[in-house]
Amino acid sequence: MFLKIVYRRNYYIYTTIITYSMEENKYVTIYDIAERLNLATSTISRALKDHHTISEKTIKKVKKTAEEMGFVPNTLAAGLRGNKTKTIGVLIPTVTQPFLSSLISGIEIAAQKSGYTVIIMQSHDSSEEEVNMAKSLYSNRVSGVICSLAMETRDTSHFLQFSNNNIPLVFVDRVPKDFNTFRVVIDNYSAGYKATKHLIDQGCTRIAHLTAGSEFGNLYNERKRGYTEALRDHNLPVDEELIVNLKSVTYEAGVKASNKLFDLNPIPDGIFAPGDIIAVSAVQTAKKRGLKVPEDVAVIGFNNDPISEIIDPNLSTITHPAEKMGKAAAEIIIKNLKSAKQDEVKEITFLNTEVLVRESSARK
Amino acid sequence: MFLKIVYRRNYYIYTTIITYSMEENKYVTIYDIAERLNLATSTISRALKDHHTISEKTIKKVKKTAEEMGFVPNTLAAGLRGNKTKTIGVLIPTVTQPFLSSLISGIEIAAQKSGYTVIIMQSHDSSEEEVNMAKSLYSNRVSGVICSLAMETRDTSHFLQFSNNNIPLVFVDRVPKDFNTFRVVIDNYSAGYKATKHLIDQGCTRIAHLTAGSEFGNLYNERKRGYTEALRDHNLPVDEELIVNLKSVTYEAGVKASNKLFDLNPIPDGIFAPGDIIAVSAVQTAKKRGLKVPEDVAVIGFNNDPISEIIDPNLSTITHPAEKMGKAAAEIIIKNLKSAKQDEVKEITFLNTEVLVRESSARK
DNA sequence: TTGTATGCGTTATCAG
DNA sequence: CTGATAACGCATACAA
Repeated sequence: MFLKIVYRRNYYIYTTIITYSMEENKYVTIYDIAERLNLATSTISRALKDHHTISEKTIKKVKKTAEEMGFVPNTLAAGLRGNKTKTIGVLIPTVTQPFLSSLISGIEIAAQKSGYTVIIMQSHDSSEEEVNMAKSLYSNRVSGVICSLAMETRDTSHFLQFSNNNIPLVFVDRVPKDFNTFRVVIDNYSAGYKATKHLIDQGCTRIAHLTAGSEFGNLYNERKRGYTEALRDHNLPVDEELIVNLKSVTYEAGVKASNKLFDLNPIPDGIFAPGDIIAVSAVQTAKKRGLKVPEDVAVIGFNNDPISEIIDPNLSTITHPAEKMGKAAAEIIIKNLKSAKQDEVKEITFLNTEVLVRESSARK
Repeated sequence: MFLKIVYRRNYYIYTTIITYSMEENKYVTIYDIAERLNLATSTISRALKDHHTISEKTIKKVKKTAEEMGFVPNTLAAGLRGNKTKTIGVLIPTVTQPFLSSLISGIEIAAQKSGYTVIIMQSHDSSEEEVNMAKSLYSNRVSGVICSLAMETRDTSHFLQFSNNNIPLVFVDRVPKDFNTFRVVIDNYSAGYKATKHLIDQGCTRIAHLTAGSEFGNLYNERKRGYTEALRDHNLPVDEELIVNLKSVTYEAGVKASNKLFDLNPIPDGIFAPGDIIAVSAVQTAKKRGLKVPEDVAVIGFNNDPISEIIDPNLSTITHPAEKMGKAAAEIIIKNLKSAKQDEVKEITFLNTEVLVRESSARK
């Protein structure tokens, strides 16, 4: 047993060397390693990061000891000190929607590759919660934020705290109308156009459209615009009674709207739904009423959710590159974190969609 | 313009009062508030927390100014200082599985009620990732951890860092065999028994069982044990050729296993699948082979996933109180964080399951 | 009721 | 190549 001197903060303590014990109910710090190796904390810190000014030998020794002692860096301290956390905050309506879980998956893949941690928060489509979680992300000093807006959100001023502080902010899919920041979206207009055109190509002439959302979110409006343009381009009338607005994007709302359509005379011979759950509700309502899909009514959905392959008949749909969008969003953040100043012109990334033809719309 | 003295750390700075500007590209701290109000930082800190030693008037003034200046507490600093972060780490295989997204939902509800933040990490059923993310959670100094093990995980020593440091750890659903900590589970044995008995009650006498998982995870084994016990109790033989082991819980694996069963002569007249995706694959495989469900073969799944209501015929299943389990898990953590020392006897919380009879098994 | 001083664990800067 | 020291923002023991 011998004595050694350990420097810690601005005073010295004399202490005896003890064997490190696994029982120790305490976090191991770089002080502990420094003490053990008779080195300065700064040396430890640098060695652990493979700093070039530290000798190979020391690096090896420090790493070995750190491992032995069960050292795990305190990201709070590092974050506080360096004012950066290598954390990406993700603020989305819910994780239960297949599109959004795929989005997360993509974000995580890109984040992990660059050593970033992802923290996910759900707004449950409530503006109030969204405001709180945005504050919480800010409070946690995330390096960047990826967000898909809550359905009810109109005022987006709670995102100013990020842009005002140079924290990269990327909106995905449900993006605000007028916020000068990055956005990753699909071309909803052309997707709506493609879906409608596909039904027209199948011989449908009386095509209904279920739509949703407030005037604020332009996502559904864009799909609707694609729908009406496609009709016009093919000399089909735009019949207001064939356009039904849903209050929410749920199965129940879809059933209600479908019944409304099937009560018409004549019924529509094609339905373009802006989501697979809605499309599924339309298919099942049709079947329940003795209508044949696609013979009596062809149906196409949106998103390519897992259920689209389960339902009988299999659902035609529009593929949405969710995972790619997630990757793209994360990469924008990481890239902009590296370059000191952010791009003045905020880029908009458009990703491709495709018509995926399955049984529910294959009439020929 | 007049001068004031601001105390900061152990030196004093003379500064002029300037109007707070929204353009300021900087985080607002309690120092800034202190400076503005000519108060000590400690007073600000306490006022923001409604400390009883601070006067009503000061509290009001401080809060108002904080609001005006756009102050958001730095959780990193608070966490570092207080050695607690009010954060619950959730480590699960994936967020895309309906059971797990419901679990998250429950965790979030309970966490939010007590002012906790939830951080979610996905192991993607890989042990290696699980080890890394566990370290990352530890590194982030989470207050507690909720985990559902990756399918491949056998060695659970990476969770010792939590239990050794008095960080409450709750395993949910996929729990390890021999780790002395909290666990929230359903009674898989009795659920398996109930499911099998239900098929027997429908008149099935040749009941097959699809099972999965390694010997390590006892979840599927327990369901299987319930299955065999139910058969025995009703004087039905346990036929090894009717028990098929899946490599993974995927649709494809389910199709393969189902085909194996339908190649038998005679085919089974009932199938108990340990998950709805597997059950769906069995139903669809049966239909594809011209078999009628439930007349030729009755099927019951597990979990009550959304697809169980989409497929035709609707799937009978076992309800799994996922959200409740999440809430329970989060509450255990919060409770144990409050009481200084953790319960010596780690509690096991069992939650109820029920047979949900739908078309796929209703023969009478 | 408010103020002073210091540490939490890390890293960057400067000095050997 | 290594060491000493300050600072990040907050909370708390102690002082007044």
